[in-house]
Amino acid sequence: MIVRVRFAPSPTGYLHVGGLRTALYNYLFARHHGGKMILRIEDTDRTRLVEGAQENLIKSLEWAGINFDEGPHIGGDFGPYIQSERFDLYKKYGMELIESGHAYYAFDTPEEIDAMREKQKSTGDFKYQRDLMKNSLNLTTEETKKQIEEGHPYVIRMKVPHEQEIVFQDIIRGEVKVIGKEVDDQVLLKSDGFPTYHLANVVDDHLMQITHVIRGEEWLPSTPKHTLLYRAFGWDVPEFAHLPLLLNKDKSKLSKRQGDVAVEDYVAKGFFKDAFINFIALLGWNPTGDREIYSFDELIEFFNLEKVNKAGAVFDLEKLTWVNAQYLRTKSMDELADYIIPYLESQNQNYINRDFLKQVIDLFKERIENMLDLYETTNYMFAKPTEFDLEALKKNWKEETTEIMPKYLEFLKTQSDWTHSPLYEATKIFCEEQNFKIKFIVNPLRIMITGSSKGAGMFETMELLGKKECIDRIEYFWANISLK
RNA sequence: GGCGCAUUCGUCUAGUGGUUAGGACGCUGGCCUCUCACGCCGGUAACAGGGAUUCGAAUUCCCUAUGCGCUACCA
Repeated sequence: MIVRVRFAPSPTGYLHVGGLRTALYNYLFARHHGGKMILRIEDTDRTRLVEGAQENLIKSLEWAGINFDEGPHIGGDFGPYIQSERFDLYKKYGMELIESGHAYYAFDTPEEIDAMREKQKSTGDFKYQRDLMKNSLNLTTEETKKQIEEGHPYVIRMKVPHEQEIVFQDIIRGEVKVIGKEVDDQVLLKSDGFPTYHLANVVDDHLMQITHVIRGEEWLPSTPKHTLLYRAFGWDVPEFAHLPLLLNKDKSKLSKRQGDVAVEDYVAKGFFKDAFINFIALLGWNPTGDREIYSFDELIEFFNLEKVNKAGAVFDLEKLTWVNAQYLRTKSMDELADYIIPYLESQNQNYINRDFLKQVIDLFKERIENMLDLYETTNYMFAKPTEFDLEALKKNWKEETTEIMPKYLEFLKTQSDWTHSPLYEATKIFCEEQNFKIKFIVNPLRIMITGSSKGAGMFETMELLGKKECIDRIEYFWANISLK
């Protein structure tokens, strides 16, 4: 049997980080087993449609490298893959359930439902009271027929067997049991003719021959309903795997209030997709516990649902940042330049030219965690510094420095080889001759040239900047900046 | 309120009856060193609580607590 899994978002906006992980686990599972990955759009709630949401979703998924074998954007043998385009199907299956006695018509108005709930409040039981309401269970066949013919709005509800214990297996959680009377008579078909999630996902998962339903933990409580539905239709029940939730710092469900939740936000923040995927994959699952960095292929190779954790995982931005830094260090200068140049251009920032930028990146890739930080920490490579860290400078300013520094400047002017290694050697010799520690030359020099007390190797920096630029900067500093 | 699921360092996790409870992020001490980083070496810190089973429980069972989820003609 070929494994077929699906990612089934509703098009209400952007791709949520939690949604990405669900899609990822589905994808890893499918690829691991050589199965198929299907995208299905669940747009049965006509009141919550957002323009462009579907395109946005697909864009984010593609960015992440999650490719589909079937879906609305590429077709397939089990389409259509958008539920609103399968409209007629659901009604047919709803009717089938009525005929087999597993569902019934209900004619209650929203007000009547509210009133019923209000009355039930004291008992703590908010479920639909099938015996007290206006539905085809209580009405005669003629009355029911009349209601429909007269055009009264109605829904189709599932008739949950109260006495039955409903048991299903979850790959991650094991056996889950619920007693029938705890399960509500869920609406299956709404009065606008659209199905609810419960009917639609069961019908579609069956028709699309989905073998494993891998979805968020929030679906665990409604899985008994789905199990019942499969049985009512006489269909095989797929395997279930309910994934733990992604959490905020305070352990509540990951939400907008406490940070970014849209995948596109993290793209905009400069996180690499491979780093992001690596990080997300390890939130709730880990093949061994002694490694943090896995390539996409390795994730596929090692993935298994049995090792997925049961408890929710806090989304830790600091660790993501660290993972990103790990990836940054392994990427080539060309990759990094390709990544950052469009950004710099969009910001109208002068990076001199690609070659120069690449050399700057080479100098700084060990010093930054996110490429978007590059320009800020290296701006003195592209323009003369305007501010100087005088506090740091004073710390390394000896009495003799005032005398030695001009000598060193003259010495530098005589240097013909401006590559870093000879420059360094020459400086060492100069310092020996002056009987002066090299750090007391290099540190002040750094601040004069870059303005900052931090940075890459001084001589590498000088080489890149060029002799004239360095001399100019030192002279400018000497002439204009007062040490007090 | 009801039902369900969960609970190992602050965080991500390894662990499936016998371990000095391991790794990683963070924090931190040191080394390296022209600064800052990187890297390397070290430190910090956890089995929610209580019973039961067992010669022996982080690992099995029960209870409690806590957290989370669901409880819509949303998904």
